[in-house]
Amino acid sequence: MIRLPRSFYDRDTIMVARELLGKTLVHVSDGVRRAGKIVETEAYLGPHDLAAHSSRGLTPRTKVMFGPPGHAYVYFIYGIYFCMNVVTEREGQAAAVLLRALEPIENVDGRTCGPGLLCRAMKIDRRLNGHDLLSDDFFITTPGAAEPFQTGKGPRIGVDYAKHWAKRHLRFYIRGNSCLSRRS
DNA sequence: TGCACGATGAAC
DNA sequence: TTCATCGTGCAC
Repeated sequence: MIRLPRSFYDRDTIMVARELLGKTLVHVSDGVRRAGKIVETEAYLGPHDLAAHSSRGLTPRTKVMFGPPGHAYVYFIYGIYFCMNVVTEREGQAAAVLLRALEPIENVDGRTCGPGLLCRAMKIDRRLNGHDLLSDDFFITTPGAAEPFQTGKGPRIGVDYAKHWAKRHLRFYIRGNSCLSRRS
């Protein structure tokens, strides 16, 4: 199975967010291989993007976002959930793509619609923060037989505090997919 | 050292 | 609309 190369992530974040749609996220843990099709993403463009965690600057929490592309930025939110991002662009550019929803493919138990549920079902937690996505146990790949689809876009979810950045269409999804966020 | 709140999800 | 639940970041 061919993993996406580093160069895929080392590009414009919006482009990466759009092209991650339809790709397959794979995580192997405890000898179990889990996989899901990415159907919804959000782009967080960097420190100037007021909705991005990196807009607070380089902190212990956001360190991974400032690092090299192709790594996972996993953070804990609301005392309950984890959310997973893919770090994009060259080192020093603190940008990332949030994975918001998957479609189950293999060994996924529980729902995968929403960033918190997605991580729970894929067994993704803080141990995977900073993990290289070109490793053997955690990576993204292009499916063999990909069905064609149309993409849609809209404002990001839950970032109303980000002033004009909240209005920008930086959320992308596979149009018509049953697994999309309620709010909008 | 303390405290307000969040890139959520589920219940009411 | 409210609440669970706790780490993070910033005020003091």
